[in-house]
Amino acid sequence: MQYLIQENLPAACRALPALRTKSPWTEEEDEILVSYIARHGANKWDEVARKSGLRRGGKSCRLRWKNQLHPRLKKEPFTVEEKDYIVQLHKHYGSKWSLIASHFPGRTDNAIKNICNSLTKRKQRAAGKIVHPAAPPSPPLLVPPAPPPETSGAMAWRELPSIQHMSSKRTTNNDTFISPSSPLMEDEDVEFWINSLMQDDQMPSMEDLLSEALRKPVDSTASAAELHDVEYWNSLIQELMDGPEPLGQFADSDSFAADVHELIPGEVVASPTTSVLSDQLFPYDDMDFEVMQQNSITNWPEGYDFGDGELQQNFFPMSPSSIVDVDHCVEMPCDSLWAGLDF
DNA sequence: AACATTTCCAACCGCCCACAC
DNA sequence: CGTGTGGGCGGTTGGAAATGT
Repeated sequence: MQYLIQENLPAACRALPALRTKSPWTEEEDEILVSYIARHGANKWDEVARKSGLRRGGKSCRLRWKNQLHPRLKKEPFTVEEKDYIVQLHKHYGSKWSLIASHFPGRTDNAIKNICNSLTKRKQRAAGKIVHPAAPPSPPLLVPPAPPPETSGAMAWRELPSIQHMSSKRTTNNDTFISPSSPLMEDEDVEFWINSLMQDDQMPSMEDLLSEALRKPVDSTASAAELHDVEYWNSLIQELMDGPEPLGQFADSDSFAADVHELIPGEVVASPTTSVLSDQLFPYDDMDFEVMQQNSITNWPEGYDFGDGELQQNFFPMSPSSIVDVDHCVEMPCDSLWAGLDF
């Protein structure tokens, strides 16, 4: 067999466009590679390339094994649930393909990237090729988006380190955190941000979910002000927690239930709206708290505690009156925290 | 049926980092 | 500390397959 092997060509030849042809792997090459790895293991890829007799570079061998030949690879087409979860994770992590792929055992970063790119392009075409200008990145999430039901990634994502910093939106001039209700964020940004969080799903309202869970209408006498009051929702959630039936039974949103189970001990379910709230309520992660601790900031926002060397998040009460600029170690008032949230 | 265009994804590139020496 | 090597990562590309005309 004769192949045009880029890796074996002099750099000057590789630079010639006419010679830069890709050569697909043949079955025979695959057999040689699999056989070699079975005998010698999958490491030292340059050695694999040299000693196996393959006229391929080490990198090429590694990629072929990792992306196509590894026995643990899932070859089935991506399910709708997987695709949805990929989109969620991409919104959360950005182009961290290997990180996203780690949520999908048996899937490769390359496959995830291809799927995501094609979904993105399809979405752009469907939207008439209109791309959101300067779309705000995801806010700092307390937890990654919950995996879809029946997805093996359900176990994987909990083991990942927190990288909320990567998605935290900070201004370029003063490095403060921006909440969606912050005056530093434009109204349309707030709307887009909330819509992004809500995604494209027909999510039931918190009111509906709670009502269903309680098997009774949410207090019809509640005023509009009360319906926007954290204490009101706290009392309802507390009622759920104290109720006669485990709330998980009522979940019609498994993914969100998983989110909430991370936040609240016990069998609790709430609506996606609470997810928006929780992002507002817990705009910090462990690393932020490390910085705050190192700088001797002890006046934690209400609802937070730092005990036993770990960030403790108290879900009740959940009404911080301030946010902290961890970069400058100053506490900032946050009167408008709830403004702009339409729930 | 034939050709053109679009979509998809395997394969590759170039950069980067960790580590050994 | 500088250098070389191995390997991982995200971005890009080539070409086969699918779809449209």
